Amino acid sequence: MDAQLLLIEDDHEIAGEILADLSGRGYQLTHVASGRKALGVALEGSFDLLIVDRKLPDLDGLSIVETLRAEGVGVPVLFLSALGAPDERVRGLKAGGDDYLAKPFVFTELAARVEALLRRPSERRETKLQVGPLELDLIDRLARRKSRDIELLPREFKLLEYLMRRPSRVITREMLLEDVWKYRFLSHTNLVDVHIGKLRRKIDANGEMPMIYNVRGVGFILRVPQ
Amino acid sequence: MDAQLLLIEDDHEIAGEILADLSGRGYQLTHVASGRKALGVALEGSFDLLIVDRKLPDLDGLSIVETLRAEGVGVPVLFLSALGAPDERVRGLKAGGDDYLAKPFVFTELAARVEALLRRPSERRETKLQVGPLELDLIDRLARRKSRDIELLPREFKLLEYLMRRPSRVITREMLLEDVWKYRFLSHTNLVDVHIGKLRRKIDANGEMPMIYNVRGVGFILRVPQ
DNA sequence: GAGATTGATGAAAAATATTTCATTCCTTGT
DNA sequence: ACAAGGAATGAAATATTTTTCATCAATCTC
Repeated sequence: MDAQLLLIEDDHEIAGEILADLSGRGYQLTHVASGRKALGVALEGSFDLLIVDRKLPDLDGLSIVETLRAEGVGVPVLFLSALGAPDERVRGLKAGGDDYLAKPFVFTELAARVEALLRRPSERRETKLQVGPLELDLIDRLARRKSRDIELLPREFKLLEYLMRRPSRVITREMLLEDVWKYRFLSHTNLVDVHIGKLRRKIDANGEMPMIYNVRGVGFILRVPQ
Repeated sequence: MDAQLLLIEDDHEIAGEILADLSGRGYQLTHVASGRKALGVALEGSFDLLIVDRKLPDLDGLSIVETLRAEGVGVPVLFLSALGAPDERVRGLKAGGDDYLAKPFVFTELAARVEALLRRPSERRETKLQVGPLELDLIDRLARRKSRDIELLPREFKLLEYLMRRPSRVITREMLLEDVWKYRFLSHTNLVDVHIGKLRRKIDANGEMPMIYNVRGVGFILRVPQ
């Protein structure tokens, strides 16, 4: 099993109980109590499921998930909330949540929900990546920007996939050569630059905002324009 | 939109309300009041979502879904129930349900759940094809026969995908040239034969049973060996 | 069973895709 | 403003994939 869960919950008593119960069931838990910190942790690490309290002292749980979704993070989210009103649930689902559990709850129910949400990704593997206006269709093997289809050569596709799985992060040429090209010994080459150039010409048509930025002396970064 | 929903609910008053509300939101509804009948209808038709009452006069909602799942029917299921106890929800999810809504509920919540569940299938597009011992991983772009990974060139991949989507059916060279190669005018060529040959050498290793058969004068057929 | 037709296959030719290289264009620091 | 180093790019060289072609093997017809 050993799935990675991120618990975002400010109430330390409840957090402690959840941690104890789910750890006991074999999950790897990380706990963050502040909304802002959570966003960073969620963007950095690679979690299989987020358990998010709706009400947090600084950044609201809803906003966290909306932000993550906008960044292209598709990890399943289970909201926890003392607000049990139907309308609240609807808001949670609309914000990009996958499930909603009202407090108080019994642990068997939490565990069942967690199990159900974790089961999904393997059944329903992601077939699409999204970063802002840019989509990558993993099955049709093409990119799409605002309904404009973009055909990619194999290497361009792999390169873009790599970048889109790590949006808003600086990616060095070395990382790309090792991971996309599988080069074990890094020779002096501008392979990456050439392909980044080709990609740019394809994904930023005519007057569109560029999405791949250079970080001088370091590498490249794929971000939503602005 | 025009998604096909099957409502399995014995209480005609509630059923009428749901029918009215969801039809108004643009869904195509079919309603069945008996559990046994529901099973038949669900197995026959092709629905995008089942809304199932937990408590039915004859066959229980839980049993219906368990039976469907056992039959390999993977359609999303939303349980409705007057039984709101957490433990009941857990039972519903364990039986293969995807969501659980306690009665009474407001229609906006029902609609949001329906929308969320319907959104999934498009996200969860099929990522794997299988014909007997042969698997085609649409995302990793490789075939697998009994855990042996088989790398395919782009054209080979498209050709095998086409065949695997039409197993046990005779496929003519003309169909392949038109659909896989997108040739509008069919010239005299043995392109198909060459690529069938390459595929065969890859998918039938050493002593394995061949899976691609020639139908003299007609074309080819992909079948499970024996 | 001989001749004709259809299918299989190795290797050459053609088309595509990837990589290298030389040059030009920017950015940054002095 | 200038020099130096990093980044972008067009075009040539290389490698890979696809297609064609020639030949051989298998199957069917009479």
